[in-house]
Amino acid sequence: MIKITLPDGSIRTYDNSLTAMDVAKDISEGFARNVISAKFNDTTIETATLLTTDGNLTLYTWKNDEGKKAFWHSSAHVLAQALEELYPGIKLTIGPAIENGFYYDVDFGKHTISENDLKTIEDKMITISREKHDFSLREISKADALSYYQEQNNEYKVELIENLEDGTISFCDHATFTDLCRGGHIPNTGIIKAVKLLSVAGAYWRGDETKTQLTRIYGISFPKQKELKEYLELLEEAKKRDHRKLGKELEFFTFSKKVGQGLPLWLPKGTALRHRLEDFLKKAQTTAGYEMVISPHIGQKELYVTSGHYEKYGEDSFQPIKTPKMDEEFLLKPMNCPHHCEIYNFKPYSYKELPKRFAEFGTVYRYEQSGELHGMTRVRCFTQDDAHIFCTPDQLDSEFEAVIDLVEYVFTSLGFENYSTQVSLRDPNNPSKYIGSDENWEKAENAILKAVKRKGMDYVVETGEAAFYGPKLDFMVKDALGRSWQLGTIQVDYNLPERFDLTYKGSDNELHRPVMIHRAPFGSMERFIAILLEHTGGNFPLWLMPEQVIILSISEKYEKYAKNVLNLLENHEIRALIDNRNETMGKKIREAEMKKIPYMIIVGENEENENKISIRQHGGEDLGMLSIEEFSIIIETEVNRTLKKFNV
RNA sequence: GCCGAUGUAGCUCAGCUGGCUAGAGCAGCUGAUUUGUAAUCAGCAGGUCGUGGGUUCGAGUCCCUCCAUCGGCUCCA
Repeated sequence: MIKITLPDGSIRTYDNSLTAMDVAKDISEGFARNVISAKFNDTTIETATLLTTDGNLTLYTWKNDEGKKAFWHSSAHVLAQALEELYPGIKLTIGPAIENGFYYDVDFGKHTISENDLKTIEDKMITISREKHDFSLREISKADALSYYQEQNNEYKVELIENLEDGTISFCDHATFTDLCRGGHIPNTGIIKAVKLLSVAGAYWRGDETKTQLTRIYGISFPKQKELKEYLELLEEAKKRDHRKLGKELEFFTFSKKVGQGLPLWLPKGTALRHRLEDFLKKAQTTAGYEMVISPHIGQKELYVTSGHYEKYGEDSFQPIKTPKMDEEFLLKPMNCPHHCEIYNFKPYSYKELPKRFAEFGTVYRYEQSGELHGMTRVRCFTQDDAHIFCTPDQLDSEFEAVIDLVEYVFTSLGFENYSTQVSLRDPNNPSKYIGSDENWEKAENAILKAVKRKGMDYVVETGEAAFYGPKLDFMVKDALGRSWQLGTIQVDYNLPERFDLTYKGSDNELHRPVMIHRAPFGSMERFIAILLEHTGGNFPLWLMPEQVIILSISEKYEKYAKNVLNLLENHEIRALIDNRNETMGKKIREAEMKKIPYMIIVGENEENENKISIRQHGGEDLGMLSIEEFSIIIETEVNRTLKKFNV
C-alpha cells in the first residue's frame, strides 16, 4: 500500500506500485492526456517512473514551466537523433532546455553546419516525432557508461561521466537513439508537433575559450503548430522594438565605419533626450546631496597603475597615448573612479564633512572585443552617470540604502517595473581576478547583503560577477528579445581608498580610511536609452519626449495662426514644432504618427475662428477642439503623473 | 577574438542557374494641387552593387583577403 500526496494536499492510496502517469489517469483521463512531466519528492521523474514508496507527487502539463522544460529537453534528444542520422560520426556533448527552447552542442568534426541546413534537420526531427517513440530512462553503471562512449570516441561524454558518481548515472533511449541523461522527459516524441531551429552558433566546450569550439544549434518546439506560429510572430514584433532600428528611425544615434566601430554618434534628437534624462537625474542627485565634478578623458598611466586598472586590463585596453616626451604615457579613461579619488585627495576632510558625494556624467573608453559590440548596449565609448560616495564605515549602511532608493526612483520614473536585482560577489576560486585583502572583500560583500536583506529586496547571488575592486548590486532589465542587461549598479569598495591613500580625520584626532561607494543608476546613458527604447517602443513618458506636440496646419493659409499657437505652447513650456508643408493632412498625420509624437494639433479655419486647437493623440484618439489652456492642463497632468519629485 | 550568416541609392528591398546602358517604393529636388485625422499627381535626379585581389570572352552574381553588421560563444573595468 502506498500513499501519494498531491499538491492540493489530497492523498490517494494505492495497493500496488504504479507510475506517475497511472496516478494522472486515476485523477482524470483528460488531465492525463496533458500530463508530460512529473516531480516526486522534489526529484524530477519520468511519467513512466514506477512509484514504490509514499511521497509527494506533482504532475506537470505544457502550461507549467517544468512541463516546458521536459518538453524542450526531450526535443533536444530528438534534435540529437536527427543530427546523428544526418551526419554520422559526429560527437554529441550537451543539450539542455533553456528559457525559450533548447540547444544542443555538437562537435561536427569535418562537417560545417550553416543556417541553410536547419530546414533539413527540422524535417528529420518532425519525422522522428511523428513516429511516436517512447522515451525510457535506464540506470547504467559508470563503467558501462564510460565504455559505451569510449567506443564512440566521444571524449566529451566521457569527461562528463568521469565527473559523475557511480549509481547516479542514467541513459535515455528512444527509437534507436541513446543519450547520457539524468531524466525529465515527456512520455513520447509524438507530443512534439512543431519544431523550429532558430540559429547555429559557435560555443566553447564547457564555456572555456581555450577549449574546442563546438557548433550549437538553437531551437524551439511546441505541442501545437499554432503556438509555434504565435511565437514566431512574437519574435517579429520584438524585432520591431529593436533599439538599433528605432534609434535609426527616430534619428537618435548612428555609427560610422570611418569614426570606428562601437563609437556612437548622438544625433540632435537623441542628444535632446539624453540631456533631459541627465537633467532629471541631476535634479534628484542635488536633492540627495551630490556635488557635480568634471574630470579629463585621459590620465597618466601611473594613475591606472595606482588604481589597479592597468594591471588588470591594461593589455586588453585601448593602447596608451604617447607624447613627444619620452616615457610619458596617457590612457583613455576606462573608469571615472581614479579621477574622483584624486578629487577627494584635493584637501583633508574631517569626519564631520563626510559623506562626500562626487557625481559626473563621465565618458569612458573600453576596448571591447569586436564580436561583443551590440548596438548601443555594448559600445567602446560610453557615458556613465557615475558618482562616488566617500563615507565613514558608520555611514556605509545608510548611504548604501539611500543609493538603492535613488536607483529605484529612477527605474520607476521611467516605467521599468520588471527589473531584477543581482548581488555580484567574487569568485573565491579565482583570486587573481581581484585586488584587495580577503578581509576587505568580506566587509564589502556583507555590507551589500545586509542592505538588500534589510530593504527586503528580491535578489539572486552570482559569484564571480563582482568588479575587480569590489562586489556589486546590479539592476538588470531585459531587452525586447529577452536578453538581460545590467543597467544600474551600486558597488562597495574598500580597496581603492587604500590604493589612493584616502583619509579623513576622525573624532579621535586620528586619520581613518573612508569607504567608497561606486554607483550609476542608469549604468550608462547609451545602454539605458537603448533598453528604454525597447521597452517603450519609442513611446517615452511625455516628460522625456524630445518633441511633445506637432502643429499641423490644414493649409499654408493658417501658418500665422500655427505660429501663434506655437508661441503660446512655448509659454507653457510645451515642446512643439510646426508642420506647415504643402502636403495633405493625411500625410502629415501619418508622418507624425511614425515619428511617435504624442500629440498632434490640427489648425485650420474652424480653429482660427474659435481661437482653439483640435487635438489628435498618438495612436488615433481624437480629443476634439480645446483651448490652449485646456490642452496645457492635459499635458501638465500627464507629465506630473509619471514624473514625481525625488524625496529623501 | 572565435563559429555561422549578411552587405545592391539616404531608407526598405528586387536582381533566377555569371550575359545588353543595375530595378522598384519611400525620402530628396522641380512643378501642379491649398488640402480636415495614417501616403495627392506628374517629372527629374540619385548606385565605381562594403573593400582589395582572383577566375572568366564577360562578375552585383563564382573564389580568396580585409572591413562592417547580425545571431551566438567567450569577455564585460
